[in-house]
Amino acid sequence: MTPPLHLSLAGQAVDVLREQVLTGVIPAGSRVNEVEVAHQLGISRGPLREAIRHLASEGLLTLVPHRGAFVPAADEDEVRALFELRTALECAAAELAASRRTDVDLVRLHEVCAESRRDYTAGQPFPYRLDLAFHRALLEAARSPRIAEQVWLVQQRVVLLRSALEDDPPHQHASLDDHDELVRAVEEGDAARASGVMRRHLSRVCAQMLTSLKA
Amino acid sequence: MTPPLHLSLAGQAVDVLREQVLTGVIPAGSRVNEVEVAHQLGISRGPLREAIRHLASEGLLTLVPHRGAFVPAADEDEVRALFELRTALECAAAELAASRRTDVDLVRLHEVCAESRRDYTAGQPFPYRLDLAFHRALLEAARSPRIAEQVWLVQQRVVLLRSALEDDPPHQHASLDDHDELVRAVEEGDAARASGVMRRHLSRVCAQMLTSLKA
DNA sequence: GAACTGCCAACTGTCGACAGTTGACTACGC
DNA sequence: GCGTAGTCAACTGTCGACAGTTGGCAGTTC
Repeated sequence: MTPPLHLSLAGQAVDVLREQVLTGVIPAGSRVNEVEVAHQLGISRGPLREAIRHLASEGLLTLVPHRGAFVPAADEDEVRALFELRTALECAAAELAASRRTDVDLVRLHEVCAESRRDYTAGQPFPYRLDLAFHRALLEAARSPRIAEQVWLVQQRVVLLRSALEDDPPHQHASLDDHDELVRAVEEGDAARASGVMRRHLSRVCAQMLTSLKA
Repeated sequence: MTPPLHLSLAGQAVDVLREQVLTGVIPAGSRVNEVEVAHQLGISRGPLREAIRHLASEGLLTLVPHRGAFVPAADEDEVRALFELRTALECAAAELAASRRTDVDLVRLHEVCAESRRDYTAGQPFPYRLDLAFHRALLEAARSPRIAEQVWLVQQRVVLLRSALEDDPPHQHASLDDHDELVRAVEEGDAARASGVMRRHLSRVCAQMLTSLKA
């Protein structure tokens, strides 16, 4: 659609900054100095400002007038509010997926589940990458571009919050089971059950993040 | 919270441009010329560009590299996708409102419903303003800031699409009934019914917009 | 007459510099 | 010693100008 969006300096700056924010290179709570970062990226303040505003609109930065852009710190209420939004979106996506999924979608979903379980039984730590891939595959099956867009933004914010946490993976087994059950519900076209499982799944993940947050 | 956000030229430009886009002063499909509009607002291109990018992030403008910003035209698929998102968000809000509403919220909801019905029975055309006020009051009762944020953005986009349509108000009676029933469900704390009524309500509004679109 | 090529004007993308504001540091008064 | 007013450096907000790209127009060729 818009293939060469990365040609503009602002677009490149968005990518670099997003990566730095999400991976914690720019730690939570710290400020983004325009002149410093601009010089560091070898660009002017103009494109950098655009990039900063763009990331702010995605919720990855918070703007304070005359003070600059900050990486939002993880906050208990924020986690709860964010997961309420995520639940609303992904439950709807699960319902839609149950009624719209094609055979290709099912193959993809089974693949991701199998790969996750393979890694898990092999003792590997069920990379977060595969969890994202699963939710992405489900979104694809839902075929609702606007919902997908928003889910992607919310997931990014969750990644940001998660980056501030030391990742403890005790709930991985339960998540794998949730994913499997979700795929079954979608396969059978049971929208209500798909939504219910998703809600339970996200509720568990949210609770786990909240306990991690307190530590 | 952030009272003097209107002091920055970019912030002012956002307000003015938003108004012009939503009211159709800048018609759908037309382009926004940076130098022209900047001169027209008496500001430089810098703040105006920020304003344009901001509105684009809200979905009120679409950016095309090296071509500029355009007011998105109403499209059938877009309406459907947007209402899928809106349904997901507002059904969740209705559920939350049913379990979190306070007496003050109920008073406010009843007020808005009464005012709407008063205007309607008086032969007045049930201003869109009151419809927005109702959905806003419901959102307030839901107490989920992130969901409220997104609903507000989606409603804005709906207003934009609606501005391109000649407003035919044949579904107003049904909408009033929907609102009343929604308030009853919220009052009784019946989350499932609140969600169901909201879904039916939005489905009807969406269908009405689609038929208006074809004309 | 149609298609192709080269040129041109208009506009967006980018840059460096100036002005206004913020928060902190210092010095003074009590 | 503590609170307060004044000062200052750093940073954001804003501006005008330059460079690169796009789409259209005129001229040319077949």
